Amino acid sequence: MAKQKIAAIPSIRRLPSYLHIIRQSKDEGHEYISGTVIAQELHLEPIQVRKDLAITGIVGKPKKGYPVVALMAAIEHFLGWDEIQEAVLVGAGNLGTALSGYPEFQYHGLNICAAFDQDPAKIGKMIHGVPVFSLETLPEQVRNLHAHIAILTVPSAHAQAVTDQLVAGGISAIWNFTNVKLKVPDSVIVQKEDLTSGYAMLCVMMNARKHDTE
Amino acid sequence: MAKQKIAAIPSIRRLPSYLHIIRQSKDEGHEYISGTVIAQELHLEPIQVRKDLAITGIVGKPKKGYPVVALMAAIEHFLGWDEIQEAVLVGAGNLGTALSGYPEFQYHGLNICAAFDQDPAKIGKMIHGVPVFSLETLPEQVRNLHAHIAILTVPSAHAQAVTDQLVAGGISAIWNFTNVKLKVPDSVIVQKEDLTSGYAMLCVMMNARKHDTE
DNA sequence: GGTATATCGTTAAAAAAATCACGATAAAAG
DNA sequence: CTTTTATCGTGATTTTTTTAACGATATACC
Repeated sequence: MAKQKIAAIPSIRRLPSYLHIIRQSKDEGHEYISGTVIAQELHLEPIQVRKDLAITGIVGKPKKGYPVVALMAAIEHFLGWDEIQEAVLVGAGNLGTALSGYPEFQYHGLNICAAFDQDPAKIGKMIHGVPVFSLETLPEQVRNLHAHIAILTVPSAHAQAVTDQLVAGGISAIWNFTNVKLKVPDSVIVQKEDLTSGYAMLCVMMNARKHDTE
Repeated sequence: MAKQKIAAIPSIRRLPSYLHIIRQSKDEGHEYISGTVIAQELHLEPIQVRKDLAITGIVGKPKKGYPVVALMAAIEHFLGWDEIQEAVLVGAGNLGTALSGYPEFQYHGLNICAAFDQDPAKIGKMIHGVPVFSLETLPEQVRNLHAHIAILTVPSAHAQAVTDQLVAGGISAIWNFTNVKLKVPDSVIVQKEDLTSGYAMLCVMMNARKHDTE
């Protein structure tokens, strides 16, 4: 592999969208894909795509582009998506159910092996093939299942309490879909997903457009 | 209002999280909140918070901070969240249902006035108080309801077809939760929400941590 | 009333990210 | 075989974003 560059955060965030395009290209039978084509597809600059892909260590060929199979492997390896990660879903509401059934996760090495909920009506059932357990068993199950990732989709009011249980169970990382800033030890990684920030962008763009045309 | 600065994209994306903290502070009975306090709460730098808030035109007081009521109003006005926006939800699956029941949207001026789905079992029912209609009526209903925003949560395979219907109905903006890059006229704004990019960040952070401790 | 202090807000500097310029190169075309 | 061409990849440049430095000021305390 070529030398590993230090990775810029915005670059990392773009890699999954590249991967998606590249997979499509492969499925269409292409053997190579150029940065130019990826850029056109996503309305980005070719140079940005090339720079971003460089962090994975991939090397392209002049005039042809990148070999799709190797490129996919390079991105997946860089992201750690070439190894299975066991995850638990905490909160089997609508959002949790949606995530558990999200088909693309299988390409990302994410295996949701158990779900947890407060609702007795859900406990013992399956959602998208994932068994739902009582929240009371959370810490011991996290330990037994060797789950390193927790996907947190409980109501905000319970977020911190559930987090404490996850930490007690030895979780490594929490993908946080609540709007609560979780308090965790330094050893635990938290990635907060904030849908309202995207909505804010949408609103500002709409306002800008409105003022332009006025 | 003080002079409006040009807004940096990352700043806009942080505003909703500030708003959340500020609302909490108000509910606790505080009259003022300082940039320092907001920064501590979110693990940011105070100077960054002050710079971000400046784009809304708010002016703070030395030693006290910003008046919470005025600050909330300034952020909400900057984002256009002080006016009701009618929106339609297209795709009443688990994700769509989760979004339609998201309580925070009411603070953001977002009113989901109708949902659309293919499934005859859902049509005619209500989800979180929102009536579900057949997709066939989409363009005319968008027009009749004066909905400017569409929240797109259909399966990827149908995303472009549905988008064409929305455009035919005269939609202004699409909040796109599918992983499809939509083709729309220049006049239509698209905000793409990509959950996998946050997951990519989580994975890279986990890998970095692993290599550090090895 | 005078002094100490926390915070703001501006201007400047630094860091990060995006973009440009361009030489190198392998494939395709003539 | 030679020329043309599309693309890569590096180093330089520009733009954007973050952070620092610091004077100004209203409040709180003595």
